[in-house]
Amino acid sequence: MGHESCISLLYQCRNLFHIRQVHAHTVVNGTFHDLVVANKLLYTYALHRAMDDAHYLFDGMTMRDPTSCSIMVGGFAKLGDYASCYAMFREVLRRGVAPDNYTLPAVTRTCRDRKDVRMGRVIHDVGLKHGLLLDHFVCASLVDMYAKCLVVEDAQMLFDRMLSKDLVTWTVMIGAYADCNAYESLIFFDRMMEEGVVPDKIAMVTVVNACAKLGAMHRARFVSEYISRKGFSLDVILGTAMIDMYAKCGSVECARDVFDRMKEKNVISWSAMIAAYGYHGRGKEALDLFHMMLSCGILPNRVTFVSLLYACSHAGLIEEGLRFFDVMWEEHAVRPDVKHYTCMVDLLGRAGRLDEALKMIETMTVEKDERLWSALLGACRIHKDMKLAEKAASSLLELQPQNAGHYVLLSNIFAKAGKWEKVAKFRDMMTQRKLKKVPGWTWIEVDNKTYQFSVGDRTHPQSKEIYEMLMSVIKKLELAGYVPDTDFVLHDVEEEVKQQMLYTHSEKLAIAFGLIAIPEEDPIRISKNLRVCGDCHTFSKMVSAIMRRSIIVRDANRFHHFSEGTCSCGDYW
DNA sequence: CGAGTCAGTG
Repeated sequence: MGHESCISLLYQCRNLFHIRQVHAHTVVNGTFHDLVVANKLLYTYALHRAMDDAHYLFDGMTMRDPTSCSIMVGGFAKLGDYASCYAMFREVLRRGVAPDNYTLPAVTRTCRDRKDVRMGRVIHDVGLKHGLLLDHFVCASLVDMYAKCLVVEDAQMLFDRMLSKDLVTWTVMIGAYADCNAYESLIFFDRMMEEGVVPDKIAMVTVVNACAKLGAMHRARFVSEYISRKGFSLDVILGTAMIDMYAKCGSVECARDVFDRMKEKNVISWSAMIAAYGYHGRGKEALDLFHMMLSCGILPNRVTFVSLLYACSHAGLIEEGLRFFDVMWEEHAVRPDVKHYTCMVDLLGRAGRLDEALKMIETMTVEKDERLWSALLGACRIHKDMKLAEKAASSLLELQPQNAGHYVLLSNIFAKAGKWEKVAKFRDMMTQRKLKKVPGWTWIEVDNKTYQFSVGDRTHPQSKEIYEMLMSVIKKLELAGYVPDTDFVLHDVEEEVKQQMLYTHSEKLAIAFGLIAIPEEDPIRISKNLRVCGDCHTFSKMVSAIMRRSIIVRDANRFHHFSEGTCSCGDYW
């Protein structure tokens, strides 16, 4: 049996037993000492995830080349055996075997999976020393590693230096920006198209994801149009991504349309649609869909129940939520985790059943996180329970002392109750800990362009008209009884100045611009990076009534549909 | 003899 026949036998191996048989053969007839044969054996073991066998073989090999090492490193990486992967790589370096353009991507993969940017930089360095950074795959894998570790600047730097940028690497970059700056991500997509790189389905899924993150409806429509024009089939992954995109761009109807058109749906698709109904405040539809899902024989998982309980809580379906919480473990074998408890605290809290919410927190056995305490705090804010709020606050700040948003929320809550000494305390803590309020931004799309506003913004070319419109709207609102709620302004300034700042919150500016620039029959769609402030919420409700406009706001947590003076969130958010 | 990119929650 020569090399060729050994290798062709290895191609035909269907299970571990076969490989071991061929292995034994090669030992008997001596072809085992042929590096090509040995490597193919190694590779076949790795392919069948039999890294123990591979390791045994590797240890017994009299000769090894960089390929043998790459197969080992890559095999452990794919198996998720991080320690062995790193150990093997270190051994390669120690023995003086020069890593090649296949070894580095193999170990970089592990750095990516573990988000181990420190080791990633070591690999980067090794690549530099061995002159491997010019290799396309080495570079591409490092870009991917930096991207997944959220070190976008470094990913970008390497990407810029790549001689040829292929579709996969463009996709990695688009995906990286989707996670940290969705706006930039779509600009990347545009650049890719301009350079004549034709996207495939995976690239489109990534772009769809970026649209979802940005919440930009005109981009969503453009991207869907492109997808259907190019004839991409609506498979589970693309379809699910599109459900999410439309829902997060503010249209549950479009999301549902995609959902209905999908031939194959899995638990992720169903959960995405249930979640969509949830954050749009359409609890009943979420429940209906859940029951339809069960009758289709799809098994709900943890995420499904988070989405479902969240839907109940945002629609005020208290009893239904409590029942689902009970049956999720008893009937569906899904054990409640901290996210489910958070939904329940939110649900009970909304109903004013703060004692039960607290009891649930006290008796739960899973580890508590900051979101759980935030949910309790939110309930305290609505029902003005300052005693419980202090308890929630101390747990919250213990868990996340560096999160500026918590201090702002706490100051707002205590300001609302007139507890000024507490407000001062939280503000002092913020200053002491050198924490800065995250600046609030609001986006609005007009004529396929995105405009961004910050508080008191005057950078918009039509700034003058926007402020005139805002002032005239405020006058109308005041005649109808609108009183600005200055408790939401956390600044040490005179009442009049406070009011001025409140009047120019980014959200109000965006709405004013929407009133000027968006046709009356269309809704005004805006997105925010923070939660809606109480005064802007009141303002939006009144504008929807007095100006007879529908306003759809996506905030950091959920959607608010303002129409005829009411909001879909029922004033609880 | 071997390599990289995609979907749902809080």
